[in-house]
Amino acid sequence: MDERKLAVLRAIVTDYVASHEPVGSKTLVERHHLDVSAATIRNDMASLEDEGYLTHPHTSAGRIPTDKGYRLFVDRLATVKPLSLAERRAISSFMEGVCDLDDIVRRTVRLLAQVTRQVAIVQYPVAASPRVRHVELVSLGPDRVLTVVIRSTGTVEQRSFELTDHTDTELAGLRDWVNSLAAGRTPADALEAVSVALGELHPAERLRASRLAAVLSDVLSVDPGARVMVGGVPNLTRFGTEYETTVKPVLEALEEQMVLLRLLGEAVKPGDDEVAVRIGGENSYEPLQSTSVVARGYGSADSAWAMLGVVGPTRMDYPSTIAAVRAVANYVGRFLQEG
Amino acid sequence: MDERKLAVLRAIVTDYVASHEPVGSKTLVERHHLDVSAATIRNDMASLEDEGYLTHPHTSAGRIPTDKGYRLFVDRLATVKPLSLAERRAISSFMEGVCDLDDIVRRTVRLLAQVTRQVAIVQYPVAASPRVRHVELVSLGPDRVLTVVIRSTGTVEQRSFELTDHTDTELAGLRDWVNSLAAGRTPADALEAVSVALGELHPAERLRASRLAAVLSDVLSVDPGARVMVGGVPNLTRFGTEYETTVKPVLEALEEQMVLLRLLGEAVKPGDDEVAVRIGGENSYEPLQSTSVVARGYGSADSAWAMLGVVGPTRMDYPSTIAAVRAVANYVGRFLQEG
DNA sequence: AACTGGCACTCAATACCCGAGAGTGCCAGA
DNA sequence: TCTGGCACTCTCGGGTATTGAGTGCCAGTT
Repeated sequence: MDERKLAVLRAIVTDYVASHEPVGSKTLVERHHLDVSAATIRNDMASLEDEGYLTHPHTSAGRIPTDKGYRLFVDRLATVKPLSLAERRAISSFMEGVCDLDDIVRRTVRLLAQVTRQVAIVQYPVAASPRVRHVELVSLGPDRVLTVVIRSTGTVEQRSFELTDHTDTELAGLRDWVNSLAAGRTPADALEAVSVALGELHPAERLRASRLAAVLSDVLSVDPGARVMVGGVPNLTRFGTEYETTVKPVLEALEEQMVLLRLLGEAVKPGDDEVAVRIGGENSYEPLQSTSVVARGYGSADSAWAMLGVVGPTRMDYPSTIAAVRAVANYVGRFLQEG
Repeated sequence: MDERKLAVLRAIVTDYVASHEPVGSKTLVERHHLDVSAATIRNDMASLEDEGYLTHPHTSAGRIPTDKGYRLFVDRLATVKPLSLAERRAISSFMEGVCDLDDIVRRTVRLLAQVTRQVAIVQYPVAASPRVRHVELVSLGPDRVLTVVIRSTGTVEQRSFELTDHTDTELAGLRDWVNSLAAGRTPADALEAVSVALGELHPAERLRASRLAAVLSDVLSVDPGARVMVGGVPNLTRFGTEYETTVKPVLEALEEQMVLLRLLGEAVKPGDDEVAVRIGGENSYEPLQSTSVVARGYGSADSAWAMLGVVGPTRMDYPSTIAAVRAVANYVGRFLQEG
């Protein structure tokens, strides 16, 4: 591909992203000091359009990039835009005084939304090989017991169940029994061990213990990473002019955790440390055909790993967004590893 | 106040809510079978406008209700609109297979958003007199300890802190020590007891125990009820025409938990079992001057109590919304009490 | 005193036209 | 291969006319 044609494409993308208006040959030669005439640029534009990188909304309007054009831009033309000092400072001071996991995710999503000025999505970190650390049983009344399961990753899950007329000593016995079986094991192993041990119990005890086993299997089968937090929704108001194509579909997608997880998941591959970009129609989720997703994994393979990213109109500032997503993912990842 | 004038106001409110267009005298007499002429209605309208219940956007446009008009409508004119069978069914089957508190709140917010077709807000239930039930300490590594605080209400809070070179026996000792002081007490009492006991400890132990005490005070000072869940945001897309006055401010408010809590809190008084309605300017939060909040408390004074509600444009269907909020609050309240 | 029909008036919304301007495609010539 | 020139297209903005829903007021009727 011609060197100058690439330069033209780059110029069109940057101009269009900045102005939201179709860009014509004349203004292009003026703004960027391309040392050729407008007519030459017109030829290049026509050729770029033939190849599918550009369109124009109507005859005698400037050109706008297609999804394919953005793709080429992102893959080969985008130069890294370093973050501003203020942004770097915001990122590195964002975790001061953080307390629990919820708080970490909340701050991350806020930070990401702030520096990208887009809608941010952060998946809760999920352990690479989560293990059961401890199971605690607490009496909530004469007939009700609260089960608290603590994972090696620090995530805590709770559920209550009925256990008529239990005593404190029975509860303590149950707790020791279940911990000796489950603690230190992976969820699958723990459930296996419990179900085996259940068979060896005295029938009188078995019935009551099986209640606990059922709850445990219930709790451990939900994937704690299958949750996301969303932030920066008000940033959508910047795109009021693209109500139907951007604001509405994004709001709808945000309501469905599953959609978001799939959206991130099909963009970023586990273990890959690069920022993934999905442009317009590359997203499988129908309503988001005119929005882009910029996402990355964060954390490390050995402790906890998850995804984060932003979603916005295809016409977004990819270099800045990519830089911001990378920086935030890096920072949070490092923060998680240090504890 | 004249009987007919009230009827006119009622007719205008219902028509305007349905059509979103200023309603004129002629169409009004046609649609509602008021047995007087349009001129008479015009007189009534002019008088209602003098008294501040109506405005018109410009001369020679129909009338629209003012905040004061809506207020009168809600207080004296609205007839209860019974829920449809489908709605009743949706409400009573919504909790099937529910597991934990998070799930209850999530389902409630979803349900509320669905039946009102507005943005729904549900506060996490908070105990009337919460007590500390149990404190659990779990080693996360040689230098790190996870504190899990379980409240009598079943809410669980976690936080980790550093405790260099601890042993399992030390942890067990600390756990017994803190539980003997805190368990069964209110947060304030528990913290008081711990700080007193701290002074009586051997100086060598005191330093390490004080780390735990600090974490405990940190955890217990956050109010677990100070959290809300939001849903039905896509319903905002119905109000695309009121972008600046409705969509944008609501999106911004939703981002701030504190704003939402204050919004609900100043509408509904604890213990009151009626649906509270805040119309337009009655809300203290500036940007929401042209939206209304319909809220109610749910739960019971003796177990757990919190607020839920919806926010939408002042031009909303108050009778339906009020009925829906009441029904959902009733149902969830009953559900919580039964366990 | 309350209601009605009639009439003049207002004003947003719609449609329409026209000119300006930005942009294109193409072609002949450097 | 690039350039200048030229005819053509189409949007956008402004101005004007028209429409029509709706009001306010008044004189007349019940």
